[in-house]
Amino acid sequence: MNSAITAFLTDRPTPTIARSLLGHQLHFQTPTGKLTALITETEAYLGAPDAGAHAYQNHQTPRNRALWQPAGTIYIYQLRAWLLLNLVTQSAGTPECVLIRAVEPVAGLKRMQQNRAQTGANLTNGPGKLMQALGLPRELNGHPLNESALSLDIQPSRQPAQIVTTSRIGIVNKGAWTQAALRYYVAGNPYVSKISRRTVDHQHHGWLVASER
DNA sequence: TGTACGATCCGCT
DNA sequence: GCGGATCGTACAA
Repeated sequence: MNSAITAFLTDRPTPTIARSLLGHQLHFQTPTGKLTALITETEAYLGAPDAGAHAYQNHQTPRNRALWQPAGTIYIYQLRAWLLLNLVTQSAGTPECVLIRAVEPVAGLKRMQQNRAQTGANLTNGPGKLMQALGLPRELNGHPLNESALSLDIQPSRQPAQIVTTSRIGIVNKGAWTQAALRYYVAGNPYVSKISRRTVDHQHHGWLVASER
């Protein structure tokens, strides 16, 4: 992993990192081609104090071991029948991470449709969906970003016109941590989980366009 | 738009 | 056993 990625994933608080990941591209290199997608929705998980996090109270298990590794380590775990993708942030020993909750397809759309047997926003508008669309194997767990088949662009490809901040999805009965505003998504982007169709910006998908800069 | 249910692995009781 | 950072299908309203 190069030092620029390490700096990007350590030099600010994890909520800020989660927010700033919107508009960055993920690439998955496969033997038969590259799949590329823009990050549209993220959630921050803040380690030991965070009652909604797997690393709450520094509780370490075989499953969540990757969280204690350095920034840029890939943390993949299974929930029910699905895999979920997280990027570890902060230095080794600080078990914080960002959950990638949704992405917008950029390249390899046909492959994603084959992987998912779905079309449209349903392709990647959820954490389990995007993993299936990209076809990321669970074996990436514990491996470093950008030294494996999965890489993250250090520079953003698009800039959100507006970012919405809400509480995290699926964190129930965790007191203040249930309410904590740690979920971020691109307003108007169709590839975001649990949004109503009426709020979708069909023209620009919520990204800034050149004429607006 | 909503509720119900099953898929199916890991960690806890 | 049971529930979880989820999702697709079935069915109701």
